Amino acid sequence: MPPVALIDGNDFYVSCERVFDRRLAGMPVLVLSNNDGCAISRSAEAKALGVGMGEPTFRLRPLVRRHGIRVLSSNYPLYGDMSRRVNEALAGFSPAVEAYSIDETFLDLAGFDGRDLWAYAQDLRATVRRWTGIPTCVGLGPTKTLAKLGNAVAKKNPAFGGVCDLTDERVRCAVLRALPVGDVWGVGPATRRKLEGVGVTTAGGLAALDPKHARRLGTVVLERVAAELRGLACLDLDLLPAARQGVAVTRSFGQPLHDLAPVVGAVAAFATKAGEKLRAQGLIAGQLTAFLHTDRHRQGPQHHGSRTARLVPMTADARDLAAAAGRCVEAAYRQGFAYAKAGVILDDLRLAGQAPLDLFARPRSDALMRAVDAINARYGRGTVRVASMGFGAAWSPRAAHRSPAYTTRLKEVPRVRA
DNA sequence: TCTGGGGTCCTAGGACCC
DNA sequence: TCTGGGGTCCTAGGACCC
Repeated sequence: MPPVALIDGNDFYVSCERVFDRRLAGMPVLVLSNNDGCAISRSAEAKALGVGMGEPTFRLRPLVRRHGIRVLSSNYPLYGDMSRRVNEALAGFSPAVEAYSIDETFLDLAGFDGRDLWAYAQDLRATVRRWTGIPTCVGLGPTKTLAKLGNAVAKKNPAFGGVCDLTDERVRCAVLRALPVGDVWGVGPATRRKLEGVGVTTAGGLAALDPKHARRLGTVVLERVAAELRGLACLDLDLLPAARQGVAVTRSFGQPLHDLAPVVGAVAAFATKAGEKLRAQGLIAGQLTAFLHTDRHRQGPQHHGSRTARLVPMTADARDLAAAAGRCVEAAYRQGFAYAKAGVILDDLRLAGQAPLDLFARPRSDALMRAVDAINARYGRGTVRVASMGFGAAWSPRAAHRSPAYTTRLKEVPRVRA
């Protein structure tokens, strides 16, 4: 099997922030989720203080105060742009690259078998660090699952020096024996419980499991995971990003909403945003789902409502999407609940030129939306908007600690004094 | 007495991922 | 006061067809 590498940015969001704010170096730092709800990226110093992944912000408050932890709202334009730069640096190391997530990239190292993989991986880490300022770890293995696992080991255990090579079978066996089965890529809490129920508690145990047994316990997915752990590649590198299947815009509200009107305003805004994503990729949608629900963490009556509508003809027009989302959410809404979150999901996507023809419906001209997108790109999102969005923002999320758009907005580019 | 069987398509829901 | 958001894949089961 030709080796595969997985490169992963350490504490990626925190590292992005540190590149542009030197005061964060060596400090405990947290990046919060949307709505400042919980911790989603933690520096090593913050982890050492006991900050858990996904821990709610309100519970962290005493710890933050006691230790002077720096807290930041998430800044996705910055992280997306840094991710692009990391992948630019990696492109020089292999012609076959899969950008798997915002902070992880797989590299195909076919034809590199004779080389010193460890030295190559260290060179790669140094280059990414020099070009972007982002620290990384590298996992190497004969399959994606093993590369992923090597990466996790390298990250958890500093003795590896940032690179863990599982192409060697003896090293692999030792590592798998020591690793809890729940740490394997593709084994979530539900599958972990099932595996533990039949006495499989380590990655090595899963690798040794009979394929039929694995399939019965999980699905074909678990069977593949077990095969990959044995070094048998079942997952190819996806060199071209797959066509998108759906677009979703969902948000928790900054405060609970009881009345219908602000909820309609919120989903109109979400539908508008979803339409922008669609148009940016030249797509149209054939189906829209809008949902709303109460806060499951709180006492009191709970309600989860959702409606789906066909979009005929298929569309990416903000007016059509906002109208359909409004109708769906009006039908799903019930009086007397404190709604905490809503969302709009678009499915059945096609390229705009490939819509099925409809004998009776005349598709909208897209000139208006092009003009709206151009105005909003120049003067800011929401300069031109669908009226049902309104101008209040009872639902707008919290983001109290947002850093500047250092790399994507001219006004916010950092200044360097000579 | 006995009441087919195989195939496709669609959807909802579960599980997992970052 | 206060617990994210955006995806993918798989399966079961129903509807429908001949």
